[in-house]
Amino acid sequence: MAPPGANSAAAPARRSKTDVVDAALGILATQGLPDLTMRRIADELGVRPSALYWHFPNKQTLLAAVSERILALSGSAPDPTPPWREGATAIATSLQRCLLRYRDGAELVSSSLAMGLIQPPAQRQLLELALAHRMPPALARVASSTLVHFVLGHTFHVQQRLELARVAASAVGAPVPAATAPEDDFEGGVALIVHGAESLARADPRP
Amino acid sequence: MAPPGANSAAAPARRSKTDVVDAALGILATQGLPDLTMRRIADELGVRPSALYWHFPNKQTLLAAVSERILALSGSAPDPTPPWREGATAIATSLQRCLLRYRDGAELVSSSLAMGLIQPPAQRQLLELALAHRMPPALARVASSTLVHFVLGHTFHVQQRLELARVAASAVGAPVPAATAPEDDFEGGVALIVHGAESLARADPRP
DNA sequence: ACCTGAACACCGTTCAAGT
DNA sequence: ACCTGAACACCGTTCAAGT
Repeated sequence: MAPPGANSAAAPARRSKTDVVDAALGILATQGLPDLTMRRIADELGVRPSALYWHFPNKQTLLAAVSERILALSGSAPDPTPPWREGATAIATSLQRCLLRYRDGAELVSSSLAMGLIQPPAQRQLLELALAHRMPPALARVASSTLVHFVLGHTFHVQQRLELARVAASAVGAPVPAATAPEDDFEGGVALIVHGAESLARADPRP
Repeated sequence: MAPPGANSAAAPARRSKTDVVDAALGILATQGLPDLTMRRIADELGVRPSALYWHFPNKQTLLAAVSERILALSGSAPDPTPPWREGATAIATSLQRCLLRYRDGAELVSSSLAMGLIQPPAQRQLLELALAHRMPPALARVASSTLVHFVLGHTFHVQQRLELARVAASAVGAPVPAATAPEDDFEGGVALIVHGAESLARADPRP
């Protein structure tokens, strides 16, 4: 009766990798990274923890899949090629927005990246942009990776303060600060790195 | 008979906070951060895990004490005030050397820092150096924190690759790569940030 | 193909009680 | 002041077995 892919009432529901990642993202958004355990993901899916190991070999690769979904909306460089300064800033900002969309997003992505389970986000776009502006390749590489690490590190820091504020607020019974204030030195740090690369490139132009 | 502070043969040995941190550093150096558990530290000291909670309220503060010891040798700015470029580079390099002295040093320090349990290392020295060179305060702040985060992030990355190489090597039975190669873009990244700050300061000099 | 059931080998932490 | 003993409430992971 039921067409393939639809669940009849009799057959038990079956989960796909996508469903598992969805459940994990839901827990991440509402509970945060410390509560993102295999057992809670299983609960959310109405399944036993061991079932998850049919979909993923271990927790690390599951979290890497979650990281990739968080980064999926990271904007690519627009066409036609924008100026270095504007383009690099836009890429950095877009990356930060992705990370801020989920609680502890930067920490999660950083650790997946550190374990070599995902590619450095936005780095390819930055590299291409830099090379399009005839930046020396070695400098382009350094500038891209420095910028990406700055965004990750800074956003991690911002989100960690947000978590601390959260526990402090909940201890007093106060409402949690919902939105992330633009805060502070994000723009300054990005500008520093972008400008530094530009200036060094001028001092040592490509033949 | 025994003078105060010495252990007679009859009285059981007693541990100080310092002893606990020493034991933790030993485990960190030989086993790495994932094996730095309360139970293993207790074993190392010949004590039950619960005993550690007399010295420290929880694991996080114990690890923060370990972080502070790792950073204790971080060099301060020499006298007389060196040029910005050389001074900032020296501070960054000295910080990196401290972090590299213990396995997973950068990760440990980063997480203590993220939880707000230690002060950002080397930041005060960098700030003072920048201000001594009449850099605008806002720029000096951004430059200092960007540089510190770069060193932490980069060293974290280097050490993580070292750990991955370690497991790969031990899986094959090969000897582990003992020393850390200077590797790669550390100098480049530091130069980029230091130069960027210098260049921006020239463009917007302090009155 | 997808999941259960049951177990294994761990964690951090608390707390009354000992000396 | 410093530590033991025993417990509590968790973890990630494995693996035979079910459907």
